[in-house]
Amino acid sequence: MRPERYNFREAEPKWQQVWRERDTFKTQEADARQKYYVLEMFPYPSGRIHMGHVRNYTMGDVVARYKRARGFNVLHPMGWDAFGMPAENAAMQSKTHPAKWTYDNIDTMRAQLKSMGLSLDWSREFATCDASYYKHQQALFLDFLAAGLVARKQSRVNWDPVDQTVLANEQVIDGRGWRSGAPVEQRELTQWFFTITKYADDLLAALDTLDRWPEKVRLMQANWIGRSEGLLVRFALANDGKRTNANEIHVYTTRPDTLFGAKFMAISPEHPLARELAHYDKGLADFIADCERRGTSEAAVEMGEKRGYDTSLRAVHPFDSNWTLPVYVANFVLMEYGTGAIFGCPAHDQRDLDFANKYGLGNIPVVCPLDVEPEKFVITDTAYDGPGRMINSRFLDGLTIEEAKEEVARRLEAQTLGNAPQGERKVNYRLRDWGISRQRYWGCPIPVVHCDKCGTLPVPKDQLPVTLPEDVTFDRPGNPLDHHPTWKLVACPACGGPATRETDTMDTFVDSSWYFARFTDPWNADAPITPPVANRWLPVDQYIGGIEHAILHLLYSRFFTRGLRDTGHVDLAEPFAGLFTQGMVVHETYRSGSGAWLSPAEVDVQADASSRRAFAKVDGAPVEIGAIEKMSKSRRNTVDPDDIIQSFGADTARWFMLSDSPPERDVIWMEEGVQGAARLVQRLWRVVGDLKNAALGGNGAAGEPTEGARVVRKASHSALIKVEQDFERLHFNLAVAHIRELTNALTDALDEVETGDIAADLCAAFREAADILVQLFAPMMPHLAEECWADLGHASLVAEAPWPVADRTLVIESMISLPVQVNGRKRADLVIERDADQAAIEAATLALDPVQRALAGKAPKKIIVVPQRIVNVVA
RNA sequence: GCGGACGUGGCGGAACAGGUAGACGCAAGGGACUUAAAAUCCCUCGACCUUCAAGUCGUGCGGGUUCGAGUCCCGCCGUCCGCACCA
Repeated sequence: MRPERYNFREAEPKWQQVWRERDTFKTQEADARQKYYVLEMFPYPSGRIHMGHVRNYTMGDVVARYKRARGFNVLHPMGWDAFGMPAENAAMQSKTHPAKWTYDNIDTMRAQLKSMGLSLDWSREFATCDASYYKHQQALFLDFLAAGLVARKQSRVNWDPVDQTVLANEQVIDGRGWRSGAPVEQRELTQWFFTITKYADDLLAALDTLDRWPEKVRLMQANWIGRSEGLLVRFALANDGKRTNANEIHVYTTRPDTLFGAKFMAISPEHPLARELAHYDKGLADFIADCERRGTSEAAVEMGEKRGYDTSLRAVHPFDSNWTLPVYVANFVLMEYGTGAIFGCPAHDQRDLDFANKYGLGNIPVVCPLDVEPEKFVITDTAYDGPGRMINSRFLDGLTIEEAKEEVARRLEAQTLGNAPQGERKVNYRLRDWGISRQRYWGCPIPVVHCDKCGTLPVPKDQLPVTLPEDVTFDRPGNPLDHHPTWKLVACPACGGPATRETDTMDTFVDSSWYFARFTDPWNADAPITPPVANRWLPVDQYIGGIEHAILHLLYSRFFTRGLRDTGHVDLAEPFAGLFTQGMVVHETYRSGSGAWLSPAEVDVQADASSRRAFAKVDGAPVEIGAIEKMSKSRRNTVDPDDIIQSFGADTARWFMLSDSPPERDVIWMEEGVQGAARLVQRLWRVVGDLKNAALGGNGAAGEPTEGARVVRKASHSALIKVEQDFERLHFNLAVAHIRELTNALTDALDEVETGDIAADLCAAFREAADILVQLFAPMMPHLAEECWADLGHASLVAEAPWPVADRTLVIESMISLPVQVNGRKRADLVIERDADQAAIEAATLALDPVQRALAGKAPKKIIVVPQRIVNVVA
């Protein structure tokens, strides 16, 4: 007996169990069908899943289920990005061991994900904190080390004072740690780096091949890599060498054309020459100290005033030995970029102009706009950086900027200073090497040993994994591995003498830089990756995750995959062929009269024709409705996925997640919207039942084809065509709309018939429509779909059913309706034979009343007929 | 400052490649069924004018191209995002 209402509380666990028992989503290696690898960015096990996870994994699941139906051998795995600071914070606060905290969270979140009915192959699950995972990561590190992709070097690094660890440049957002939010300090430390800069050019160039990535992400990566072409110029110092051993300053410039506009030289306060001079010059030492005190982050934020200190050194102009330039130490010159030294051309660089004006250095315009007379071209407060012709530049005069750049490069390459060319063309990058050392416990230990005699040595592979000690304490700041009494004491692998382990652990972004490859064969105990298997599955065909990883994780993974290729683990460079970045889940915020944030569960919202008001559930007091913001604990505008699934079911939650906004944009979570989705679940259940009954209620006589059957079949198949296209393009919101359109059309068709007296072909059309409808929504609402599918009498699962084949001939009408415009304004619809010729269409158009009215007796000048589209009468 | 995206009803959003603007939904208003509620169903829903029929205006603003512009071009305004003293 078919119940009137669909009971998700019974159906959802039931079908989840059926899928599990039948291993429906377990990927078989021995499967000749074309592969399709769909992956969502795996979660950090923070405690409970949030709505962002629901959105992310629902999208991936729709793709996985759709592709499975389309006949692909789909790989859709799940795991845990399980190392990281929060576990240590929890350990410090609640005396729980990070491992226990993490694995408990994983258990909770796994159960939550399972309640969503995701079509995942759980047999491949792993956590990056499993020794069986990080063991292989250590092996990869050693391979990278051997291949020259790892460097240990001293440098200025970003130090997060809250998390007590170093951060990579990519992990500093607006001068603050990406996780702690604390202002980052600079420290000089010896650290491990992946030499990502070795691939800078390739990482940039290959962005062009990623045609299934969002343009925005490719652009962000290109900007981050920051390639520029310029000239390295060596300036001789004119001094007698009394105060310094240096006799040259090296400058990187992208504007060698402006060399005759030079008015000064400036070096960074961190420049070795500045440091050296400071030994003899108290004023300079104070100046440098002052620059340091103000710090990079503060300076970056307030765009501080440009300040300099005249060293009284002079640098010789490369094209005129009698022309010398003052050498300043200036706070706006960055040691990290280029050579840490510049020549200042005030006329054509705003920063240089500000500086020159402040210190009275003057300026020489050397590029004159084409519409200005050179004699009248004067620069005062605004530098000119547009196009023009060279002036005041001796042999460059009259040339374009590009010609002048080339001429200067050519001459300086030919000219020598000392024994070497004075100029050298150079490509420069903004990208810097990826610092992976973290002074934390809960991460993958870096498998090296420091020996006083033998230096820094890799741990032999047969001694892997270097496991984390379990008996650690978190009672004081700093790295618990450092504090451990015995863990770091080890025999040197070379001489056998006393040595110490490296106590830094790897950045957790290393863990997530190859997990997608491990998923292809997570059972291999001997090697991180099984090349033939990985090469068969990779690249990931569709990767889905948040835009916040546009640079971080996605750039690191692209680098790491190149490293894997160059160390023989895989055959490809680009791990993700298709990338989709989904928007956030946002929600209204609510504040009580006292200014306290209220959660959506504590508020009643009422609306009438003109306004929307909220009241506190507890006392009915009015509540202010605030801005719509990203769900966050601090604003209390979160909704718990468990509650939603409990109250409405997983299918409803999944459907609403996909229905309201385009997937790349933020979606506003609204109680009313969820109700609407829940209503649809019941409506679909009813409609499928009605279609089934109507199909059984025929009058039995096979006769002439009926118009009703034609209409129903057309609706089903055109919906099928549209939804197919929507899924292919990940336009889930449109798929939702098109499924609802079909539902409306089928409801209308059912309203027009009397059960028991339905033509045989219409019965068949209803029966077919029921199957198609269920299959269309199955990827989004899989439990309801299975329930309907079984109710329709199928013995198999809809999750295993092949996608229906659309009959495109059904969509073509013999009569079509053309919109008719007069002077571009729509006046009428013309219903005419599909293949009517121009003359027939023109005649029929002019015969229409609204057209006659609009023409008001005038003769039309021209009639434009766009076949199958539109008619426009020009009066 | 540089780079990019976007701007459509009360709201979220449709409109493939210049061709019927507002699909689909949410909210709202009116009605049916019911003792009542829930559930369900029907009608209205860009603005103006209007009994109807019809008409006028309308995709941030101002121009332009075109038979025809939400879509293309030029110039503004606004919002959001990324980078930010990058030589």
